[in-house]
Amino acid sequence: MRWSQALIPTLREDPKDAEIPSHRLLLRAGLVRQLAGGVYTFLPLGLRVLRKVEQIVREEMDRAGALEVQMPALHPRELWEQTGRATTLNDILFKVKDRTDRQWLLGPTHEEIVTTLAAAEIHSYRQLPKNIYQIQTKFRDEPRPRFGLVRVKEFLMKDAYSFDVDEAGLDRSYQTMYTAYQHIFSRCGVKTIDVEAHSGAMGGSQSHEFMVVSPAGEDQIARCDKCDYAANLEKAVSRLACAAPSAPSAAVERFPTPGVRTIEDLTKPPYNVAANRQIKTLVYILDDQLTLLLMRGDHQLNEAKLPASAARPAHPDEIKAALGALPGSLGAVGVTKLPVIADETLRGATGMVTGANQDDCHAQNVDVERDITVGRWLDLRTVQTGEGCPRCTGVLHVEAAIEVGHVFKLGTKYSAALGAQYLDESGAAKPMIMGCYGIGVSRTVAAIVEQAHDKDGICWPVSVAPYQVCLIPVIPTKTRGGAQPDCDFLKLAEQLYAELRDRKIDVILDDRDDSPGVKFKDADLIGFPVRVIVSERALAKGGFELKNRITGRVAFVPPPEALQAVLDELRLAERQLEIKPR
RNA sequence: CGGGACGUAGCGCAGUUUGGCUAGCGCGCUUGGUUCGGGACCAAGAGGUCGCGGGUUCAAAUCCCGCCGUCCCGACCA
Repeated sequence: MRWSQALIPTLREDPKDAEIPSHRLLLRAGLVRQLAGGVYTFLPLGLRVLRKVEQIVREEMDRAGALEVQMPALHPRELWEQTGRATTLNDILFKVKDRTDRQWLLGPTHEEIVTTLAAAEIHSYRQLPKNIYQIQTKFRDEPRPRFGLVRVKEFLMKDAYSFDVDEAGLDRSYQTMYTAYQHIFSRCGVKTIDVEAHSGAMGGSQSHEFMVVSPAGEDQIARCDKCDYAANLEKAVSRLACAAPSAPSAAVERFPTPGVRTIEDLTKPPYNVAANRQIKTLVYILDDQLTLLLMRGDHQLNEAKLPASAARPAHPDEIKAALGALPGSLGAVGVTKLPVIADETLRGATGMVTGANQDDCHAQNVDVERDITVGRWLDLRTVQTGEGCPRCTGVLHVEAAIEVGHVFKLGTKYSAALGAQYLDESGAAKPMIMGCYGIGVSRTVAAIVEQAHDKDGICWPVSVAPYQVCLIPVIPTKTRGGAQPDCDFLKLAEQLYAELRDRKIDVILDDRDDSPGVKFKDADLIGFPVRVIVSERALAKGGFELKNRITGRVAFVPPPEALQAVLDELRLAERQLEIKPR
């Protein structure tokens, strides 16, 4: 490509509305433009990156034996009613009507469609297993699109669905996808962490997410600094010592605490009760049942761990009616009519302080097992940085991350609802066992930039760079203004350009009539992995100037060796970013 | 959906508090000339329903009311 013929609208200044690096740089480097909140155009450069990621995904899916199809983006609403998701996903569904007022949806995901396909086309165990995938635009009416390409209303996604005869088959399909995902992200030059993920309200059996650590992430993950334990914070558990056994306290005793409403208040004089000596009493409605939840004062509840399909905090009036006090003075001592669930770390705790169910009053000398009727002991905590790894002696760290991939064991939820059955060897009809596997292709592009940039711009991995090589001739005065470039080194630049193209290297020749500074800045901003400067000055120093965008390494090579040197540099750049799958 | 900020030329901004504007500045763009290794310089020029609608006023970018859009925090996130 000749730059003068391209459409690469780089911006000199940071766009006002872009805060995170990927958003800012994708706009500035001229890869994308925003049309509306959460809706973007991919310009030629951005589309090249998107297509490269897409192609890597396609190759690895094909290699894993998955079969590519293209399903419609327009879905009949009735299909979604059959699985109940027209209601449960109502808020994110884009609804459209045709001329006869028939209702359609723009697909946010394709379980309903692919299962309908399987139900119609797969009838025998002999046809299984099958894995069907597509790379397609998804539509979700996100309540709050944000962070550039990270959370949008319309995005490119690879979604695959496996169909197996039994759980063992599902395990194999799941593992195959897991491995394929590691290859995909490795080839994209992006470092991902695979974490255990929350299975969700539908109770799927197993789920992993592929995460890119980034401050711009919307998820939080906990990671061990010693072993490979890593989990989404929704799912993460930690090893925390329970209270050391100690002698029983004296009898429970009330004491006045006027104005005290928080754990923090009680830690201050005159009370001086450390947060980990306090019991935090939360009141939740779990599946319509008012329930007390007990946590240590220095711990946070993780709602995803609650043993209920529907959970919400109780309203103050509900609490007052049940316990006779308002939040700030609640406790479970003597409560027997309501279910009490306590976090594991409270087991055996003695000499604790908690609310007395009387405003402005607390109770001390509370021995949890002696004084509180605990119905269930569960892990309810949100893991915090510094807590122990559940698997080894390491320490957990909590970090923000972007979810770029998700593998999920579905089971028979959709196959049962939509009649996707097969006949087994004995002629019995059974629902197919399904798994689903998603990769946010456009989100991956953003995640790569989040991970690969510096103060000057993007540092694309070779495998997904819009162009791998940027060739910059520094044009001497006498040839500017339309005159034919006829000096020797410009012919050499043209020759290298042709040779690289012959080798199928993606190369862009910056033939713009601009000053060198402009070209250098743009090349750094866009982040081509290898830059080659052809100029009189470089030739005087020994040849063409090769510069590696990531390492900054510069070399001067004689023109006859330039082609090989560029190829070597690319290979080197590729190896630097290579991430070996575990 | 709650809270906050913003909306003025293609981009980034000033002007709004205290109404007087025939709306400025930088970058970019056009033309001519000079320049050429890290976003050059000089000169001339084009480009704006001041987000939209209504109101107050002799007079509104500026004050008032309503709406829309965008971003940030939160809620939400198969």
